[in-house]
Amino acid sequence: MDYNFKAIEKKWQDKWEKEKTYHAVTGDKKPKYYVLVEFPYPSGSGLHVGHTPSQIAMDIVSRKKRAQGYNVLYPIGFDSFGLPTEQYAIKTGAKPKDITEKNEAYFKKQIKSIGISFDWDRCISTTDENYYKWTQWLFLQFYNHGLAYKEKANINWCPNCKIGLSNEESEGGVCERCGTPVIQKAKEQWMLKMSAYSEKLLQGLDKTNYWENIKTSQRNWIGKSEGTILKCQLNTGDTFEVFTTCIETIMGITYFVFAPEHKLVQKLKNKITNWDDVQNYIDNANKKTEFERTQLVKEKTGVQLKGLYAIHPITKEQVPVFIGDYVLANYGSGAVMAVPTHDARDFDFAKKFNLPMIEVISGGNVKEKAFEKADYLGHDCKLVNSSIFTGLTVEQAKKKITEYLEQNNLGYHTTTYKMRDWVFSRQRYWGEPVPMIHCPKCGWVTVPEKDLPVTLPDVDHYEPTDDGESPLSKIDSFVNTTCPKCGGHAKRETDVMPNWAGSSWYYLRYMDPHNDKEFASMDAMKYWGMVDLYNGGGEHVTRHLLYARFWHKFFYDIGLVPYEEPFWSRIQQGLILATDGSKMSKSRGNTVDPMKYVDTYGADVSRLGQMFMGDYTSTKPWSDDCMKPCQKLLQRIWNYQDKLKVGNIRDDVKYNLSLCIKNVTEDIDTLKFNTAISSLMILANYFDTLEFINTEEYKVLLKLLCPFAPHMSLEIWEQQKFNGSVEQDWPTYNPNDLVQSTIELVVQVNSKIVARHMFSTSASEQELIDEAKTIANVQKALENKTIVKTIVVKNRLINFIVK
RNA sequence: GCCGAAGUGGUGGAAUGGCAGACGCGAAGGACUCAAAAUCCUUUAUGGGCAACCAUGUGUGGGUUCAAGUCCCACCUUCGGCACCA
Repeated sequence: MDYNFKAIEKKWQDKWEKEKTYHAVTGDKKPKYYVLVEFPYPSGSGLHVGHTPSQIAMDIVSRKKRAQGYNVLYPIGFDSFGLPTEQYAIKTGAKPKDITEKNEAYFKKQIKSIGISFDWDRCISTTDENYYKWTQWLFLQFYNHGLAYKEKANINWCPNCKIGLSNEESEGGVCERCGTPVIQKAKEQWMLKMSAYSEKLLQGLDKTNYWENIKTSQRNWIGKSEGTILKCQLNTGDTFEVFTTCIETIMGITYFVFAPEHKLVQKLKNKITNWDDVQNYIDNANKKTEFERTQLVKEKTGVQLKGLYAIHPITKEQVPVFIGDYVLANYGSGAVMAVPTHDARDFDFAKKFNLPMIEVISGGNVKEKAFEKADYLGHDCKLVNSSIFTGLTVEQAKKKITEYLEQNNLGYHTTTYKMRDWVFSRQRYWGEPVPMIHCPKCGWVTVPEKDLPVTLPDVDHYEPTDDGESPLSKIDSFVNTTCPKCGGHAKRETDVMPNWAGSSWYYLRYMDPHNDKEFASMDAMKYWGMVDLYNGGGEHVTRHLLYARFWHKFFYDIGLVPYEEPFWSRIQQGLILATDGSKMSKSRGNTVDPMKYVDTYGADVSRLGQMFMGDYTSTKPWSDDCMKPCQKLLQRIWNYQDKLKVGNIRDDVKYNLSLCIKNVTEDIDTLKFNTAISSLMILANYFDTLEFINTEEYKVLLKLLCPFAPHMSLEIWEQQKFNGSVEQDWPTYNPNDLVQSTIELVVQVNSKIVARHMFSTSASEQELIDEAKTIANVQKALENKTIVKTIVVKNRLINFIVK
């Protein structure tokens, strides 16, 4: 009888929905396990290959953990605010809210048709007023603790989307969403003071179990560096600071370079004799994006600030000062000391402007190229031409010079971080309104808690305005309000929050999704604790992960959450490529719709097929060829019903069965779903050789199969009227059953295989050696030779080294 | 340029330093069939040989080791990430 997946899968899915089979009860006595998969953005085109493999993989983990007796929380929701919906709304005239509802319903239907065991009772949506009420409330906590502030900043501006972008969103100098080159624009923005958490975000990584490469990417983004602040003076008496990680090169300074935006440049306008040239250079630099300034322009540019010179802090000599756009205003102090002999960028600049060079660290050929810290650190290089510091090693000099500077109040040791504050404003419609009111008398006032949420007004037009203000700014009924403090006339903030806001705390809401008093109760958070397993895409490894950790750490500091880090482990699914191995994209027309396979083969086959394509965590091409063999496997397992006999596990079946239990259990734990399926195939191949299968043997196979193909496993279990549940009591094995009495070992002479032979597994090393020497081929190879060494590797080989 | 990951048959991919290619796909041959599909059986890394067998083989070149796909060094290629970070 063929397996009718259409009817059977529907039957079980309906049952799960009606009975809330996979609802996780908070407070249950069983040990908890929290599996989190990144919630999708509900686009109009439905689930894609970026969603389904991870949901299936984590479903397998969840189902297995439940069978092992855990109280598993495996929730899903929707990260629904976002530009595509808004743009679709503008194009079609439909309301973003309606579009979102429709898309979410479509996603839910698709996810349910794959048989993912989500707890649908906990389904959330970031656009739900009951959700973003708390997103807004959490923002107010940042504000109340001085971590949200408004500042006029040169922000990345997309002239097409008419939206400010965070540094992270304008990767490569183009708008992440539309690809338009990003320009600079000054704008008042809400900022979150993420830089205040640099060190905590760095330290906290030690309290997690993330993959090491994920930790590395977090560390790189935070970008801690130890160095020295050097206090310097200009001939005008003005002081400035520079940051350096190479204070040992201080005696090699031949000029200083300021960022074009450096405050002193404007302040000393009147003292600069070539101001026209300088102004011209600044204007050009402002036109360039950070991208162009820092990468496209390989050749160094700059202008000397004539009329100004700096005084070397130690030698007190006069040193020229430049502005150059290779110096960034927002890193370090916006000015650098230039040592052309020991920094490649300074070297290029000095060559171009014909500036002097002083070698201060020996060992390189500084006439040809800069001898940089990567070249000299750790090589015991000594200082030269460095006055009282000459002769010290670099390591000694770092210490001595810093001490000297500190004693003479010329500088101090410090730590800087690359990570900047987070631009938290967007001038759009489809986002959480920032819950702030500006009163002419009281200044910025928070919206009182009782008035939350500040809801988005129901309007007909969402177009961004040409002046860069939010669309909300044109809606008078939204803007005009009264000041909560003085009752006078006031105006609402019209910026909305970035897409990242809702996703920065959603894992907390899952723990207590219907709470209307708090964002989540302390009891629920204490019960569920850290997310045990967090699966997501590689593209979110730095940004989203840092944002969520930042929020969480702040919440911990103000006593809102009971533990320091949100996620215990973070794993990453491999990128799915098109069938030809190229990148999948709509523009190339090579996308694959995973739902097509659910229709053709059913959920169970499609689940197996997607997991069988290759290593879960590696990048790999989509392969249609994986569906057929998985369909075959299920059909075979289904057909075993025709050769069942009531009976226990036979002794001679135990080995193969135990091996499969071991492999499948371990492979699910280590995310090796492809080899877990191989193991099931191997067991099926073995079952094919048996004349009949005992019911207890079959039940083990069904239990192992169940996380991968739940519908069919449940159906067979029910049809056969087996006792208990296929979803409980995960099979275990006795390690003794994996020990065989004999095993084939390889016998080598000088590491070349000369024989394969069955040996007793209980034999001692000497017995193995003695027996090996009796084998004809071995004797032949040993003839007239002297054995100098014998290597025995348990259960593997015997190797005779001869002369 | 820097950082990270990877490179294995015709193909997707397996291999705690210990028999390279598990499990599949594809292909070839066979069984069943009037025929086909489905299913089942056999073969399938490459070169040589009728064969037993021999030689070669995990991107390239070195090295460590009794033994290297795996460890070390250098390089090449591909894919990700970062962007003059002082």
